[in-house]
Amino acid sequence: MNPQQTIRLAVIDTDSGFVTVLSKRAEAAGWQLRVSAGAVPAEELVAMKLNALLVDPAVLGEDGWGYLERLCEMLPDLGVVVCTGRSTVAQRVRGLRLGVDDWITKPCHPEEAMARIEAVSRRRRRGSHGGSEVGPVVAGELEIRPDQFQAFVGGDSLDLTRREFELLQLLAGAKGQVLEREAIYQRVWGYAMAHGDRSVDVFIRKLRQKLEKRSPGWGYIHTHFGVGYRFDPEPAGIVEEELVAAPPSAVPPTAAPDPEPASQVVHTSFTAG
Amino acid sequence: MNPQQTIRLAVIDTDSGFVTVLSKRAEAAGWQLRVSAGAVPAEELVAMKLNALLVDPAVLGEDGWGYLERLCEMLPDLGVVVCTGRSTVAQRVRGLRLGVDDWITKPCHPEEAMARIEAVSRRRRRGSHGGSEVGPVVAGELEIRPDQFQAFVGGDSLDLTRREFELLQLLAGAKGQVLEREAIYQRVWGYAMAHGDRSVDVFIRKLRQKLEKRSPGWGYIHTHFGVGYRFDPEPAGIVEEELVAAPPSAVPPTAAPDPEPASQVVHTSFTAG
DNA sequence: CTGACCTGTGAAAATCCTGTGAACGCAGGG
DNA sequence: CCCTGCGTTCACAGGATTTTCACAGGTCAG
Repeated sequence: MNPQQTIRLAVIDTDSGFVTVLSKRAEAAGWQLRVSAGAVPAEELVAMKLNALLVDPAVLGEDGWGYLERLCEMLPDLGVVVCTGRSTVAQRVRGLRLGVDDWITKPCHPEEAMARIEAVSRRRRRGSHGGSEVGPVVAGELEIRPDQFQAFVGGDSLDLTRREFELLQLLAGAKGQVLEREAIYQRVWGYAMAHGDRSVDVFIRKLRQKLEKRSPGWGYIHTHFGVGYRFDPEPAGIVEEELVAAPPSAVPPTAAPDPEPASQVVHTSFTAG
Repeated sequence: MNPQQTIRLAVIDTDSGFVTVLSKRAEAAGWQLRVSAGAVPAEELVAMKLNALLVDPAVLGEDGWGYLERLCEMLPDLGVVVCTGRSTVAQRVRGLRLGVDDWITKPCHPEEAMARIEAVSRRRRRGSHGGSEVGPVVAGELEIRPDQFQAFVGGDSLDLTRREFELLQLLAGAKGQVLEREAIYQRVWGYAMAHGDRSVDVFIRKLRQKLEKRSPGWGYIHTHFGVGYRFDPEPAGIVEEELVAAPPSAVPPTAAPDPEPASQVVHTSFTAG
């Protein structure tokens, strides 16, 4: 039932025989891949928007461990599979604890390598941005159109830039939930937020400005001090009565994701497990 | 501040030697685990709220594949690791494509098995973005919502700050248990408490104030002189029965951390122990 | 009953966090 | 090559939150 979304894989290895065979199969399977013979700067990998990385640490040189560690920390959503020759239990354990997701030993059947890469990539597409069949979402006076990468109020565009739109979409898709900055950054920018980065705040401000401009009298984005932000459209005027009384539906067990009437957010279910 | 959430693992295997060694190490690492010698009904696994499952398909009998497939489909958030004797590439590929996350071959070093289990659990957590799948917790009149970083009483927010919320969450999560200051500080602040630090006391006071304000007539946080604090919702009215009868016994026994799963108010009987 | 310890309080002092305005660097278009 | 739009980084100001203190009131062992 999972139409196995196309996988974007990077391979860092010099074993031409293995790489050739694997490439052939991967391409036949519709994967997009890029092969490199040596360590690739993390930023470059970020830009590639990969699902997975297959790497032989033997070609990483001296600071292979450090490289892997930085990579895993920076791209928590990247599936990392190590595929190398002989290795000790200690090395494998170290790698796995560093953040590597799977460790296979050569020689290995390319089909198995692919299956393992699929396995580590599979995880990621459960809860998050399936991109998927999102129809227009309405929130307050706002209409978010994923197909146009734009939001409107009464037909007027907010003139959001790409990042602004992605941020808004993310927030709106989690309506009512408080999202932490790190989580927001991770999902919108695609990699881990550096300590002290204020980008999220700045974009929130831009969003608020544009929202206020087209839809004055409404509050959309709420700040949760020390935590992050929450999207919840509220017509202004309310003094401070039940500001926080509405969002939480009093339903105890399985929180109803949509207390709001006119909303058909298609957000994936994140109800209690 | 997510160092390493404790892992809840189920093992389905009959290889007593392997299981024994693994159990010992896992317990030493603070994992919670349950061992079974045969297939366990999926519903039961669901109820265990596992992070991961280690299984040898050899003990599953005829419909092993079907069992695994149903399991993976039913619990997409569960990390599944197969650990078995000889296997063909085709079998491994089939398993991995079915939904298994990792496949190791016996004999294997228990440390590596653990590292791989950690790896799949880690990925698991990431996949369900933001984690916090934890449903709201109810205690007394109180409703604690991890997804909002906030607690409510009848829909009204307590306006807890982040620290206050974390403290409350910790206490409520250990309902009935007396927690020492050092332990509380360590877990909420993330590092060791300096000698003479009164922060915990101060935050307990703030919590009590906010709790009293929204839920008067209830006692939630109890002081244990010379020890620490204990969370236990109690409707007022009780005079002074056995309020402080527990101190000597309550600390060490970790016997039944959660006697009541979905209980609301359970006029506790903590002294019995 | 008394002294040594603990815990509850209130408030000041120290920190941390977020909102903002503006400068910078980059890349694409004219 | 210059201009313009966009994303990133800084520094600062105003608040909110945490820590720290000094005291008062309670508790426990002798």
